[in-house]
Amino acid sequence: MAETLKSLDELVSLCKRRGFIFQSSDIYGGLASCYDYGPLGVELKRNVKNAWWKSVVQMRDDMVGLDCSILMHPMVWKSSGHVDKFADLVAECKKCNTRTRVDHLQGTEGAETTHHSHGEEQEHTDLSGKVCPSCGTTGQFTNPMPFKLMFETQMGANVEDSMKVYLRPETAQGIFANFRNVMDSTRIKVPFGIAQVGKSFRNEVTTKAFIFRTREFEQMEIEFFCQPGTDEQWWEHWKEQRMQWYLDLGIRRENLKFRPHASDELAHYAKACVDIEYRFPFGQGDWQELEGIANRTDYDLRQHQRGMRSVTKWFESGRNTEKTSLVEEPEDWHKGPLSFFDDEARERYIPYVIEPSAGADRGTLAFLVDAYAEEEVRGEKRNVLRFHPKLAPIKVGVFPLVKKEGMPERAKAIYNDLRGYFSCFYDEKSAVGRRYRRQDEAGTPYCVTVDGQTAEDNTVTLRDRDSMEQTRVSCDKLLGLLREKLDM
RNA sequence: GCGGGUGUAGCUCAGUGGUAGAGCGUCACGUUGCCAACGUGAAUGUCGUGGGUUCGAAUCUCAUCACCCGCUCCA
Repeated sequence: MAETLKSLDELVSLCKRRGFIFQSSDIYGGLASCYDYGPLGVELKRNVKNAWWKSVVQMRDDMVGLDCSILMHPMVWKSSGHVDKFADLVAECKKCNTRTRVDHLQGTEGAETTHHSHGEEQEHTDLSGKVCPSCGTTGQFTNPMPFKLMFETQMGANVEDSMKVYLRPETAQGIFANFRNVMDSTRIKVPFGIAQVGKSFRNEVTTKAFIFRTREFEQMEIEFFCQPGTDEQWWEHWKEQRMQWYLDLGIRRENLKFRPHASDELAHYAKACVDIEYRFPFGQGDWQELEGIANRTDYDLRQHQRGMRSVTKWFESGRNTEKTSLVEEPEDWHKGPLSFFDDEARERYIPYVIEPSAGADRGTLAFLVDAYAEEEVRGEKRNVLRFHPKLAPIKVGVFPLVKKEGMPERAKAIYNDLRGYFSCFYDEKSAVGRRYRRQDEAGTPYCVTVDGQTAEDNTVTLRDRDSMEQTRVSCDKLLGLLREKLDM
């Protein structure tokens, strides 16, 4: 009987052995939390991203795509709240060496809360009355130290002129910053959404479990703009759509679930949020987030309207983003530059935003984990990755049964024909059974084998990865049949 | 960041102070006629990295890096 994955180690080993995923900078001993996608991995991950794009952009009338730069104007991150919220102060308890965010510490006397402000004076906050949530000791803290969750770099080669900029911690803000541009250039109308795939960077406190939580990661994000009041129904719509996407690509239903966020868990901008979780085989079979679907309300667009009007202040502060504060929102904010005039409703408003935000690396890992199976065939162990054909790095393996009697030539001709339509792999080395098993471990759904009979009647065998059954197929019908089976 | 564990060939691992090994995989040749076949041969090691102890270190020791498990953290 087929067995699924018990620990991540087996998968990590397979990923390295077969060229899916390598540790970054491996020859230098590795760099924490960074991973590289090898020849098979890059195909798999690209297939995941392409399947997402097809589902949310290509097949929909109400979606368009975008690809923003990773570096943006620093004020983008002031407006979004990341400059403040992503620079928390942390203090370490000298007793138990546990680090805790200063604004999470509770005092013994009174509940005087430390407010978010990030001047140097913060670092001398009196923590003598605070209690360590870990060991209960009072007042044994180090001085608060800033914990920068955004990656910083500088723009400009000349030190004098260079400016501090951030690597984006989410792709979402690039979408909000381009809301106007997309509206003005596409004739699209609310309700509509913008999709983007791209790298983001966060200095996570702890990284975790292979490519699950890394500091450099790739997101697949949608910001869907809708009329206030319709947001809840669109949130439901995307919940269902996104769950169905994972199911359609072959993830087992019992390994997927929704997890609604409790109200005290919601981000400052969110009205509602639900995670799509997958049961990963790390921890104790832990459920972990693949994607979050949040109702961001009109928070972001309103904040950017404030930010747009604060640029002069920023310049006057000497381009010091942390010391710039946003101007107040005017009375008529709903008519601002990022508002939308709804012809049908005859009103102007700031759209509400539903954000389905998925991790491309997490998704790829989930597809790998869910596809993994070990089974016994004739007393031998068979490792197979049962990828959905759309995700399989290689769609078709093409072999000559043996390396003689013109079989390699015929097989190569078929290979050269098929590779124009989908990624194929030609192999003539060692016994054919071994070649089948090699393709099983790469997750290749079909293998085509040229044999002695091919020369007589122009037929080949088509072997199915999952059933291991073979059928004879005429070469003339091969391409059509494969396109049908692979749905490509 | 804390505690525990691990690090030796591409992978899995043996080797506990004295000449670096096995299985699998890879490659070549032969054989082979549909599911990890067989024979012969071959290649592949900064023993994670750097210091120390020692006549001699994969082995002892210190530091460091990376990974795993558990805390902690996770707008």
